[in-house]
Amino acid sequence: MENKIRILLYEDNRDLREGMTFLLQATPSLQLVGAFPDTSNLEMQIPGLKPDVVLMDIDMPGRTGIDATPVVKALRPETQVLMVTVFEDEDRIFQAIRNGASGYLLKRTSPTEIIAAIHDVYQGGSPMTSSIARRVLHFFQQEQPVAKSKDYDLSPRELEILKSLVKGFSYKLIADEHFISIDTVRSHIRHIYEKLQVNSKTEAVLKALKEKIV
Amino acid sequence: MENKIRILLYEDNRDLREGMTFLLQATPSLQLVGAFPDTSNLEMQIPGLKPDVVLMDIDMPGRTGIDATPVVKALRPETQVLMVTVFEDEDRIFQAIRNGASGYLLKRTSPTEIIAAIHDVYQGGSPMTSSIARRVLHFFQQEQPVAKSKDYDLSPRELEILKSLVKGFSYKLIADEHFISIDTVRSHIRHIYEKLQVNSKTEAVLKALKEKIV
DNA sequence: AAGCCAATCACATAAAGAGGTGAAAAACTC
DNA sequence: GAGTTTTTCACCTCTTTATGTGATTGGCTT
Repeated sequence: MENKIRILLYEDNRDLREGMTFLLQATPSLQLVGAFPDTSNLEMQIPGLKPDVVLMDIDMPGRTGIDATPVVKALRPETQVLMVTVFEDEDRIFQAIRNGASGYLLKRTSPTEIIAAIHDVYQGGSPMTSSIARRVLHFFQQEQPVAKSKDYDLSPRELEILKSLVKGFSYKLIADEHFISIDTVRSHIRHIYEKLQVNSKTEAVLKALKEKIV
Repeated sequence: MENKIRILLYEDNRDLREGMTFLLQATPSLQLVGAFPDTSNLEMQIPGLKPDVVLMDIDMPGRTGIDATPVVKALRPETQVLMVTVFEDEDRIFQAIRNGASGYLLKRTSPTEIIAAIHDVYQGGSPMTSSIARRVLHFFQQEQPVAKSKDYDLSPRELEILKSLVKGFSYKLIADEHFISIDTVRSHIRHIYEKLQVNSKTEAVLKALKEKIV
């Protein structure tokens, strides 16, 4: 392997940072290009050091790893961010992922596994422990059982009009959009209201959104 | 270990089913309680066989593994469903997870890993390959970068009024709700419209929802 | 063929909402 | 303590929406 994976490390705990530094430097396939206790110079370091993989702690003084992650992805989208942290709560996991992290390891992960995870994330995987994965899946499953949204029996045309309502259009705009008269729009909307059991535009829009009719 | 993990297998391909059957029976910590080529008798088998873990193929004649999964979870929520399949597309992965699957393995996974995954899922983990995990993360990341929602600088009172708008209330109702006159409501709403740069109730509500201002 | 429903349009009235202008008391800021 | 913002209210005008009633056309069903 001629090209080493370029690693950048952010970790505020000195012992951990030095331990990781040692581990990474001892691995021939990796090249540690920097190790810092905070992300205050992130905007310089990412473009300058061009890391392939950033190991990011979450709890750091100043900007947290959660907040730093989207900045990394904005500065250099091809850089993979691997969270390495002690936090196992769904909230932080979720935020990190939403912000662009590609993997999530716990600090108690063994050195061997950390090295493996780095290769993994570099090759397009998303390493995470199966307990983290379970928490991630949890998010999807939390969302309402999706049940089949009640069928309000809207006609195709009515559905189109409803979609336009949800775009925030006025009657006039909807009429123009569909090349029909305002009175026709009114007529459709009357029927929609009856079927949805509402009596204002806002209620119809809210119901359409909440029940995913559109 | 006195209690073996009870396994139920659904797999339409005969060779694969028999191969898996052999593998599972050869593992002392597991007890195979059934192996079927389709899910037509799912409603009888789940309550009858009380599996701890169901290995579920996706592509089966009749009801697919995707459709069978929520039925399993409904019949016996404590049963863990592990998808074992050849499909790696985000759509199927997503559907399986939404329907309650707790893990997702590819058929090319080694026997050792499959056995490990069964124990893993039984103990509350969510085994999946890191490439599957990457696809799962992808869903989260597709959603808008969340950035910090723009600050429209609404005053506390304006925010309350906006919340009422989002409940679908009329001016009159909002006035009653907050013990203020309709004219005051109008006044607040005018300011809200200015700040949000909209000019109708529906637009305000949509913007509030979309940008998570409320 | 008769009947039903979807889609179109019209006219009319009443209620709700949008926009202009002004203003006063209270709270907050500098 | 002077100036700004927030919250409250009023009145007036115009537009948009909501609702009633009715009617025509074309497609689908029985």
